[in-house]
Amino acid sequence: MSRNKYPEETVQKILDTAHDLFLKQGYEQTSMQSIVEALGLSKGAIYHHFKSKEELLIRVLERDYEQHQRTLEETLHEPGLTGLQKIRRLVYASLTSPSQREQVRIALPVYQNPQIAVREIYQLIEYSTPHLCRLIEEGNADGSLSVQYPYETAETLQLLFTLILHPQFISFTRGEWLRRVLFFRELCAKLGIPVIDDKLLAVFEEYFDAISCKPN
Amino acid sequence: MSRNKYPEETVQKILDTAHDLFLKQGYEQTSMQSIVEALGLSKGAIYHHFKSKEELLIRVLERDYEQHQRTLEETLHEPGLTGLQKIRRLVYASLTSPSQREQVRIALPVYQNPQIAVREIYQLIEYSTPHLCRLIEEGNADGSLSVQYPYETAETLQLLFTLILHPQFISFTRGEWLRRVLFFRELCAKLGIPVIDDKLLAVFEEYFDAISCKPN
DNA sequence: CCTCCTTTACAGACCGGCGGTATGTATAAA
DNA sequence: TTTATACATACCGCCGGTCTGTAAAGGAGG
Repeated sequence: MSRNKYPEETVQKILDTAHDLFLKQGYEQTSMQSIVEALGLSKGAIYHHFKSKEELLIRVLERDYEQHQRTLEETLHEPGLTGLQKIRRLVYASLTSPSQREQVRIALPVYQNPQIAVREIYQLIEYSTPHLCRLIEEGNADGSLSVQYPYETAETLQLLFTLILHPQFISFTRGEWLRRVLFFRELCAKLGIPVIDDKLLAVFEEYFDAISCKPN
Repeated sequence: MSRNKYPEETVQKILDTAHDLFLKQGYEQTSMQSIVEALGLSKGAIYHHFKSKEELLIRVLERDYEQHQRTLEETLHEPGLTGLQKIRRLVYASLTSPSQREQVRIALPVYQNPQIAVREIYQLIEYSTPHLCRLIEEGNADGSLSVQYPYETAETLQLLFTLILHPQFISFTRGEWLRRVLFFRELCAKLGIPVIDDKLLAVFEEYFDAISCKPN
């Protein structure tokens, strides 16, 4: 078979398959050959659309990120919210997003897939942190917040939040995780951003159970 | 040549060479063959002492860590210090250790060497955090500190401190870095551990200049 | 509508280099 | 003299990536 009329579908199929295998087996442990076989296509097909394995990884993560970003921005397009309220919505959306949950569930522990973990953290710092920073500044402007170092605060919270969001990174038991969430709540409050109210706290609990019910 | 009388020296030479190349070129980008050539020995020599490339990496990092740990513990074996004073000494020792500085200077940016970065973070959490946690509890006991979540606080500070210590990770300019240090100081204070006094702040500044004077 | 030609979307053989192994050998120790 | 150790070296399968081949899609001209 040759000369598909809709090559974009092929590209998406390649991205789907690669995404799946990268998260399940790890980036390094997934050979291009194995992607080809799971895909039912040939090596030439992939290398026609992607110039290297690394570009394939980057595109996979980019697509993920864009999707995630889109859902987050949707939750903010409601006028009349204060900066703090918007940040709360952001956290809530991150915790309840099904695709986010799915991804955390199937992803390998970080130390088994360092390439992907590090790239995700960089994407976080590069794209999400400025976004959160802007919300903090909004909050400072509308009076709902009073934060002295908006950017640095945003960066720190993003980082810690990401680590907490992924129980496979540092801790495993429910108790340890809850302690971390409580600590994180206090930390946020001390930094002048009391994001985690009681309602969000309940969502955190529910999140952990949803994530860890089907360990792989 | 065969049957060296002092094989331990060979092991150390292998570790030295691997350490050097891993940091300079990255783990993945360093082939066993290139280590062999830089070493002046043969592939058989390495695989006689190390069962895989990954074990070689682990041993390299372990040796680093043990050395680092030894120098840190030396600085604490002076009786009559409060918990807070011990923590200050720890930070000071980390900042002024020549081997630490050397390592940060020659190391590749994290995103170019994710395997090593992730393993270092894990070692941090596994070994250093409990250590710092104990010091915080000491401080709680002797009255120099009052921290509600000692372990989680230790973990957070370790993580942020490590990121700040490595300017190649997130920021580059001196100004950005100093802002982060100031923010970190406030964060520590708000968490109940005012580690960074004016003297330490000066050491931080000096550290940055020492690190970035010879970029590679 | 048919033909011709270019371009695109793959297929599949092939390549150098990688991590790792198997086997050989010289020497120190017993 | 024997055995165990500390290497050297030839070799292997697989990996990421390239090259070349090929068949179909799409446009241009009649």
